[in-house]
Amino acid sequence: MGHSKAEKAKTHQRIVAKAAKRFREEGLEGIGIAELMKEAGLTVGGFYKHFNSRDALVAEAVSSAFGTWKRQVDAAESGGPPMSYAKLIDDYLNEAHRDNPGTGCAISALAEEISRSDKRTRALASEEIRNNLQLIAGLLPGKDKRAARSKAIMTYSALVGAMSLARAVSDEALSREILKTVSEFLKKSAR
Amino acid sequence: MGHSKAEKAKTHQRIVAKAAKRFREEGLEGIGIAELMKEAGLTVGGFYKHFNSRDALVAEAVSSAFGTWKRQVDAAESGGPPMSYAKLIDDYLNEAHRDNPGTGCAISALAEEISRSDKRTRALASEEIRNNLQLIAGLLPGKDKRAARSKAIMTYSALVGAMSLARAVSDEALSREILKTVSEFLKKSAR
DNA sequence: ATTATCTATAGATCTATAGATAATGC
DNA sequence: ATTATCTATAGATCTATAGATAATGC
Repeated sequence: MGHSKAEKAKTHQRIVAKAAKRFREEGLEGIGIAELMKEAGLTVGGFYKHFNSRDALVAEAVSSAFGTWKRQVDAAESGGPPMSYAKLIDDYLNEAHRDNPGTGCAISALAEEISRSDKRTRALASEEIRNNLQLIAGLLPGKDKRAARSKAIMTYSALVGAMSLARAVSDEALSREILKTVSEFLKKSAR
Repeated sequence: MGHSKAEKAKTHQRIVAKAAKRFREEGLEGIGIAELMKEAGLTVGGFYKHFNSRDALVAEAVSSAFGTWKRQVDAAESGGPPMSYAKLIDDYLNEAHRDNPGTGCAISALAEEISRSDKRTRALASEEIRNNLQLIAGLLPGKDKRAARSKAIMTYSALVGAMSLARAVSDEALSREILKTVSEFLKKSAR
């Protein structure tokens, strides 16, 4: 048993990180507290010393899953060339992302469940979507800010929708066709 | 108690129709058998004379929710002018559809849960998506079939993604901006 | 006689809490 | 003394089944 305050904070983050992954994989109600705690190397009884309720964990986990994109972009840029629109598209619309929702975009993994969540969680989603729209708009050339915002909204919608469709179908060829077509279409129309 | 075979068939359809609506509203696990049966004017005990399991109902209800679009298009065309690409976009990307998932597109309401469902349900989704892509492609002008298919995939992705984003955000202005921007963008680029 | 539906409930979860145990930290 | 975690369990679901009841249909 680890009991120090520092260890408790680490444990807390471990639970949140595991939940952020598993919720994206199984849905917000696809995994219970007992199993989550077990995966974090703990037992169910300790849960409520960390969170007031299951919903409190959901909110924290969703919040933690958000910002993934921005962090990835920042990390990539700090060690190399600046992010480009084409690279952003490629990083999103690929089979690895499709097959690993647990580490990917929380919006495409959870949008429908978020839309049924409480206002607090949806406010977090609004913030995330707003941030990502600005991130995309910043990668688009030209000085017309309104045009860039429109294109960013169109791009984000197409990315999220294409990923949803590609994950929903059981036909691998159709799934790949969706990813590839939308990817090429977006990159072509950005030129 | 109604007991005839004809009434049983009607009752069966009533349960499926109610489930198709409620699953789109609450998610595939958001409503239980007892409440569904109650809404259909029945009690929980009769359920298993209609379905082998809850999953069997889910598959039937999802299947029933599919094809909504095609039926609407057929109905609209039978009593008026042929459907146009612009009208299809308007019928999809509006606030009424956003606020009433229970009677709307089953893909945008359930894509994420479907992607976690069994192969049979995902095969149904593949068929639905394939059908809808053909429906959209058929509304696009020009003789280049490959270009029409690409544009149909892009359109369908943008529609589903825009609806997901518009439903996820709590900010009404942002939600409307997403619907309007994608709607205008698609219609403009189809000319 | 068969069967569509009903009431009642068994058995399996799942969230949340109670009380014990073993560390930290004053 | 405080508290982070543990084991155990209460209470609330939810799916599925058992057996009774009241219609249909031969």
